[in-house]
Amino acid sequence: MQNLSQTEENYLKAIFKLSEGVTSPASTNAISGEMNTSAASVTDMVIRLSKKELVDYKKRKGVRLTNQGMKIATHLIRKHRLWEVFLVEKLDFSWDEVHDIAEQLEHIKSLDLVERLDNYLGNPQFDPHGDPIPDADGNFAYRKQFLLAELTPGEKGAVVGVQDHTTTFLQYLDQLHLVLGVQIELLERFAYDESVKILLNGEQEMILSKKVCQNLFILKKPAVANGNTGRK
Amino acid sequence: MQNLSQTEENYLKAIFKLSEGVTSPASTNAISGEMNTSAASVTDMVIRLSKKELVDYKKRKGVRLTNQGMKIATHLIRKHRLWEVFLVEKLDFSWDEVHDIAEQLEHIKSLDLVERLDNYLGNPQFDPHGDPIPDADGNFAYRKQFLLAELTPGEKGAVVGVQDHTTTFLQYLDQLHLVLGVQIELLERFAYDESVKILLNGEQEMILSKKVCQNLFILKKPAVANGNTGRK
DNA sequence: ATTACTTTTTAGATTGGTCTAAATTTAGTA
DNA sequence: TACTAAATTTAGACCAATCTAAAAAGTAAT
Repeated sequence: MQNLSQTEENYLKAIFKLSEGVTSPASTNAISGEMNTSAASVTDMVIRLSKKELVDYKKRKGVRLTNQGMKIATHLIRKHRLWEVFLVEKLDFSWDEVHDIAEQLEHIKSLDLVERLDNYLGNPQFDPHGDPIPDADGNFAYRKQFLLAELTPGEKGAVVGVQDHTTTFLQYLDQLHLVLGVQIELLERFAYDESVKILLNGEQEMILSKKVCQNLFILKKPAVANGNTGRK
Repeated sequence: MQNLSQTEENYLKAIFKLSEGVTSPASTNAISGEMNTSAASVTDMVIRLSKKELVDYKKRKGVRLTNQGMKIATHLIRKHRLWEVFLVEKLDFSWDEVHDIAEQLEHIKSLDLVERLDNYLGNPQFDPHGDPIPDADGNFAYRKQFLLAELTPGEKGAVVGVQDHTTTFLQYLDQLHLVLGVQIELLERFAYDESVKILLNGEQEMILSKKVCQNLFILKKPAVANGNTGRK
């Protein structure tokens, strides 16, 4: 791994983010949006990164991370998410406060530090927002999760993550006691505004807006057939 | 506190270090030595810092930190030493490995983080090398400590710090099992080369060179008079 | 296929942090 | 005191990262 500036690292992260799930290369404009810089600055930087063989770039054709660039971006995400776990688990920050600090901590350079931190935290697979933490080889844990908006009435599951990471959303969830791990049963969906009624932890009924449903990840609990409780 | 670059912060730290214990201002040359930069760069930077009112500077008269500059430098040292405690106590780094990582961590900007970290670590007063950690108001704990070279035969005490922070010295001390906290009694000083014979933890005799004696800090245990063990 | 709009790149400038080489000031000593 | 050596500052240049404004290329639609 080369010695990159924080700026270079941030560009790699931005390109990674823009490439997630899509097959097309990241456009100059998209990157400039992600980085809050001008398109001209992006062109400059992208040329520099391609000289270092961290991205593939052809004029006016957009950018793709090379394997090496991918590796660095993934490692940054690993560090970011591990530090977030540290901040929440050990220093009692709430999940809406940790992003900016982790954004700084992810640039600390020491492989040894990352591995020790990982170990100290018990090798967590997911961060405080439910995002997967890549392991030292860059592999992300996978689980089949659904948006609450995708569940049908009667289905149950646990809140395991959020799509929207904004402070306002996270603080709102806190107020509703919708934290990671709570059990949810979808009771009813109202056609009028696509809001839902849910049962929280088997106790409390609650109405949630369409918008909330589109930003909450649920891990489904399989429906229990003929009285089988799942115990041996 | 203004938003300073890491470089600016490092200059403030260097000036602080050069000002410790002396009343004269820090010279351009001394700073360039401390920072591994040219004297010309120092002149540049010092002018910039004085525009920000972090140092007092008059051409060719050297530099002094202002109160504000002092406050920032002290806070950096607080962060550096707290992170060192974290690395040693929580992540099991050894005392010779933590300096470079703490050098990076000290630039993380979040007052909240520092106070939470301090708390999490149990508000330590000294770092893994025995250096005092300033509190949130910038006050350093003080203790009357002596170099092993200053003790006279018969005196006892505990190893509480080092003067020399180099990796080689710290690793050498580890090999000798001379870690912080061990009890030492000075048995004899040899005039020939100013080496000494000590008793380590009341068990093991050992010869230490003059150089080691000049770099080990000891907190004296008061001589016990007429059988008083110090218990109530 | 020509026009109009959007995206991207180029050109040229700026700021922070650095350098070397030359000029200047201060300090020490014959 | 005047000369020499050391310390410091100035001048001029460079690189990384950024900007704005203008030019060029690509895309869409009539």
